[in-house]
Parts: sequence; structure tokens; C-alpha cells
Amino acid sequence: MKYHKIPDETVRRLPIYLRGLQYLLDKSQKSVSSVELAEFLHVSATQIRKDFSYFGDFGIRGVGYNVETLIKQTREILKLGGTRGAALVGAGNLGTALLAYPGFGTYGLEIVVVFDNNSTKIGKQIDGAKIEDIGKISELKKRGIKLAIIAVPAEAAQDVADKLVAAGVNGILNFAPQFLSVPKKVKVITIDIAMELGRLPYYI
Amino acid sequence: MKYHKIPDETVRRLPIYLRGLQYLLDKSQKSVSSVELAEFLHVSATQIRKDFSYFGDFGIRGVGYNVETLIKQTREILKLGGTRGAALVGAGNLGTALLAYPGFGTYGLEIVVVFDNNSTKIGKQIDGAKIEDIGKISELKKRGIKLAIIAVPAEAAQDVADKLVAAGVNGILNFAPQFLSVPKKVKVITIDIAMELGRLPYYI
DNA sequence: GGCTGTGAACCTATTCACAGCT
DNA sequence: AGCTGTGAATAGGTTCACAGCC
Repeated sequence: MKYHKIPDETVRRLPIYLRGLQYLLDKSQKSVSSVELAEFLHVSATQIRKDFSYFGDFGIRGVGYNVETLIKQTREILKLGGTRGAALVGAGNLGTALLAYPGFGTYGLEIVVVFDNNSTKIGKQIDGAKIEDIGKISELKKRGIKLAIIAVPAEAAQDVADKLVAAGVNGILNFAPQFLSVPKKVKVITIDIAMELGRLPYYI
Repeated sequence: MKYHKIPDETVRRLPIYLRGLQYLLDKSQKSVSSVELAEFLHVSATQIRKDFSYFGDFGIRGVGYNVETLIKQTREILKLGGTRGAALVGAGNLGTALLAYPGFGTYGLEIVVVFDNNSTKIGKQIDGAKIEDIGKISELKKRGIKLAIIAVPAEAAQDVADKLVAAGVNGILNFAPQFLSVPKKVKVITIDIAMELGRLPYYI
């Protein structure tokens, strides 16, 4: 293995690999070849080998990859060790659905606090989390919370993002249909449902 | 304008452009240059010009693009004319949140029927839509519904997809963390929240 | 023999640089 | 003069083909 700049696309695929590997582990499968994993996940075997080769020589020639080890290594690459607390901003329909979403746990994320600006919601419990006033976002710094999920309307999203950044948050999962301006050190991943939807008719 | 194969990435960006243009129209702005639109949407001006140039000569040299006309042309490219009925499968947390999501209307989609397999939910109304038994998916053919949104657990997703395809659906927006095998003529767009989440820690 | 790891070739998409139109 | 439209150059990513190791 030599030094290579790691393609963004590779990082995007790692969680897919991880899911497939986890499934194999749950089936008690010890070892897997790139071809087998490829068929399962509908990507190419070469792609899988190249992707992992950017990070090290994880496989054994003539044999394949050890499932358990590869999971560990992939999780390490993705920095998924341990559970991280995250803040959810916006306790509307989407926010509430996200609170119940089981996928967060799998990737080591736990929503530990919810913020909303609607005074009738503040103080209430939903799914075990207490809704706090959006003005208290600044307290995230004290609590050491570095990740946040934005599930507020587009108009409010930039303002919320600014507050989160000021409170020391450095990773944001944004569900608002809005580009967020943030400092370079902060990573934003936007999931824009309407936008994905908008290109569906084109293909059919 | 000459013939060019249209990059997938271009199609992916068109809804972004559309959103920006719609915003400008709402502000009663008549004309926009590629540079102005680019700053606004945080993409490059060259990119915007090249993207639109695949479809025709929409701009006026020395002037820019007419906002209203460009919206019309973009919507036409994306085949967003008129409203299409869509079926939602899964009336859980996510499904319920999607029912209330305002973005669908913008892109000409209207959820006209909801399916679930939970007998306690069947027959109930949520957000103006009646929940029907998942066994009735086959009736979509009669009703001419061609688009569907899958918001069920991963284990059930492939089965639901098969049923939808059998009922003549040719476009699926899939929220289940699962690759769906469908015939080539059917377009699937998957939005996998956990997967996006899984690569966030890597970048921070 | 079988499967990984990887340089080289290929393909796709973005950016540059400027010709062409208003 | 100003801004679009586009061939050419560049960058980014995937696939091929095979050497290297178990």
C-alpha cells in the first residue's frame, strides 16, 4: 500500500460496505471475498478492493477478507468508535421521525438533546428526550456536543447553523432544503428530499 | 447547441437551479446571469452554463437568462409539468413525517394513497389520506399511479418494491436502508439517512 | 489455484479560455 | 462591453489486466 489521496466517493461507499459486512457477521460468516461482497452490495469487486487498499492491506491473497477484522478497520477509518452525543434542532414531523429512527445507533450516534422554538413544545418529552428552548443551543459547548441534526424549515436553517457553529459544533446533518454557509472546519452533509424527488420524473 | 450525452450530475443539479430560480422569481427578478445564480447557489458559473447548454440555448449573450422562461424550460426537462399522484408505503414515523412534507408539492408530487400492513392503522386518516391495506397495492395499476415512496423497514422493502413494480409503478423513492432489485425500466432513488450519517465523523 | 493489491488505460465530469452573439 | 456557449485541457474516479502472495 502506497500513499493515495482518498476519493470522496470511496468514503461515501464505506458505510455501504460496513452494512454488508455487518449482515455477514450476523450470519456468522467468518470470511468474504471481494467478489462475494460485490454481488451482495451491487458494486464491482475491483472497486471494493481498490477502496480498501487506500487504507491498508486488509485482505489475505488467495483467501479474502476476515469479516470481523474488516468491520473493525472500516469503523476505525470512519471514526465510528464509541457513541457520540448529537443535538437535534427542530421537533416537527421530521424531527420526531428522526428521533425514532434506529439507524443512528448503528453509526454510533445518539440524540441526547432536542431544541425547538415553539414554546408549547418546550419542556415536553418525546422518545425519552426533553425538548429545550432553541436559545439554549449555546450550552452545547459546555456539554461537549459536537454533532447536530437540523430539521427546521429552510428559512430558519442558516440561523440555526450559525448558532450551532458558535456553540462549537463541527458536524451537521442538514435536512433543510437550503445551502448552509459555514466555516471550512465544519462539515455539513445535506439530505434534501425534495431535490432527490425532483429528478425522479426525468428518468421515467 | 450540439448533441451531447447528458451527465447524471447535470440532472442532479437541475432541481437546485430550479429552487434558486424560483426564489428569484418570488422576488420578482426578471433576469439573471450565470455568475449571479452561481454565487447564490454555490456552484460555478461555468457549470451552470454548460449544464443548461446540454438542453438548448436558453440564455441571451450579453444579458443573461430570463428567470421565468428558464424555470419553464427546466421544469420541462425534468418533466415536472402537472401533478402526479404517488403512493406512500409505510405509515410509521417516517411515513407520517413525509405526508406532512411540503417539498413534494413543489415538485409536482401528491401523495394520494397510503399503505400499511398494521391492521390497527388501516382505515385511519392521516393528513387527509386514508391508510389502506398493503395487499391493495395491486390496485395502483387501475388507478394509474406510477410513483411510490417506500418508508418501511429494510426487511420489508424488497417485497414492497416487487409488489409496486408488479402494479406498474416505474419510479420509486426509497427510504429503506436496502438496495432494491428492480427491472431496468424502473428508476429507484434511495435516500439512506444512516449511510450519510456514517460518513460524517470521517470528515471531522 | 485463488484472491488481493495496484499501475495503466479508460471514462466521466469540471474548469479553462475564448469565440460568438446582442 | 457583457455574458453565453463550447472545444480543449485538466482533474477525478472506475475498470482492466496482471503481478504478487498465500
